[in-house]
Amino acid sequence: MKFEKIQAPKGVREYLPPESSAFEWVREQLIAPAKAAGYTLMELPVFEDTNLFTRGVGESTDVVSKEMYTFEDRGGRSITLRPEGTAGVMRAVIEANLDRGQLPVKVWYSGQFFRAERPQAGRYRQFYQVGIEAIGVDDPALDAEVIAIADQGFKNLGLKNYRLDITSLGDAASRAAHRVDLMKFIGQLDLDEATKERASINPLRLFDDKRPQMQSAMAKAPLLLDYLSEESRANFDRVKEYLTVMGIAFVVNPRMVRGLDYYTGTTFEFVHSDLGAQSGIGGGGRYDGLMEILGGQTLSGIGFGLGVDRALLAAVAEGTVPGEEFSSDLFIIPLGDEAKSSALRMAQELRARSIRIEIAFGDRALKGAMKAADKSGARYVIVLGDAELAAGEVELKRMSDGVISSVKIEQLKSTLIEALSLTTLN
RNA sequence: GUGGGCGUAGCUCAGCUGGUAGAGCACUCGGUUGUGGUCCGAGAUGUCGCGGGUUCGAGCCCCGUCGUUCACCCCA
Repeated sequence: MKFEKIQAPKGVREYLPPESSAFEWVREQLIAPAKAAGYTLMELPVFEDTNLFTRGVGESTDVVSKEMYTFEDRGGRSITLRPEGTAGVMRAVIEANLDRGQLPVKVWYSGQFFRAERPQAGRYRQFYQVGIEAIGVDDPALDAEVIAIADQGFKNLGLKNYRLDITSLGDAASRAAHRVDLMKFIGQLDLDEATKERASINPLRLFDDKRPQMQSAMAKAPLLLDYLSEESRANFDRVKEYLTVMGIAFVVNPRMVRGLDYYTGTTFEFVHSDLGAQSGIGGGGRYDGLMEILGGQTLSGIGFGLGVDRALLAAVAEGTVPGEEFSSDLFIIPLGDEAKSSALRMAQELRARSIRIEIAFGDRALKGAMKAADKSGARYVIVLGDAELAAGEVELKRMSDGVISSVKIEQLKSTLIEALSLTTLN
């Protein structure tokens, strides 16, 4: 009887050994600056009420209109696998009344997100992001700090070939004024139906079209940045000033468009140059109306999401991923059942002292077991057989140079602790 | 959703104008009665993605299908 193999669903990216350690490293580096800045963990569900996204992210967005994994649960409720992180954070903050305390609420999150798109380099149906949100304070200094935290994450990875684009979407009045002129401009263009449709939903989207004819058509389009109210402009100037003070390089990109509807004011995006078509490694911005739309207070917020998968691709492209570091301190090769029992007991005792132990399993030939010990990168090896158990003494082999020394079993722990701390000091 | 490339051993791939499958690495065992890395020897492993067609004969050609990959739309 031969069963068919089952494959992973289309478009998922898995991280298996040895690459998984690099993934873990990237995720830790990306989020470390947020932890250092006082952000605390929020662990959220990966599925939510569908309305959270249609209302929060916006029905006009591609994400909501054609990329959501939506299904009905057994109680007939419409459920959606989260396509982004901010809406879920807002929902939880409102639900738990976290916004009634000290502001800003500062949280970070990490996990997988889902979009039903056609996969390609750097774009997967399940992808990983780390992100932060700072809710309840509208201050350009906070905007600058949030951007700085994201930037520091990429710097932690050793990345150099990336650029930070920033712009401001201004306040509602600024956007309204600009929209009138932009619509007028777009009305003069000769557009295909699909593009006209997109323009009517959100004219700003046309700035993001990669097709060359569209790029040149939009070259003379009125820019939102030129329509900012005095207050918005002053606010944006402060953000730029603070970034400069922090030594963070940025480019003002008035044509930058974000894909989600809730953004207002300061928005930003990190773009890496070695990744092919999907080059955005992170982005975010301020969202003034989101909390209210989701039934909460009228509070502003700002946050970002960083793509862990893409950041890893970038780190690999730039060659900054550190080598595998794990190696056990002691590798025990037991010969026979009685020896296995002793090996397990020794391992138990030594691990309690944070000594890293691996055991050779499976009754393989000694040569093979030694080979496995070598591959594992173990610093020391002992062979445990009847002779050793009878004598109460083992031969401790130092793998770096092959030197063997006799050690009484009862002294193994202290001997190892001493030997390991000495090598660490070297 | 649209378009192009690619599916051969665990991995990376080779396979001439069609003649019934190979390399390197990895793996196992041995050279060393119980001590790794180098070296030497031996060995195991494939429905050539799947289905159909053309042919005396298909890994190679044709059609379909699935998977994968890159790009478009869009995005992390």
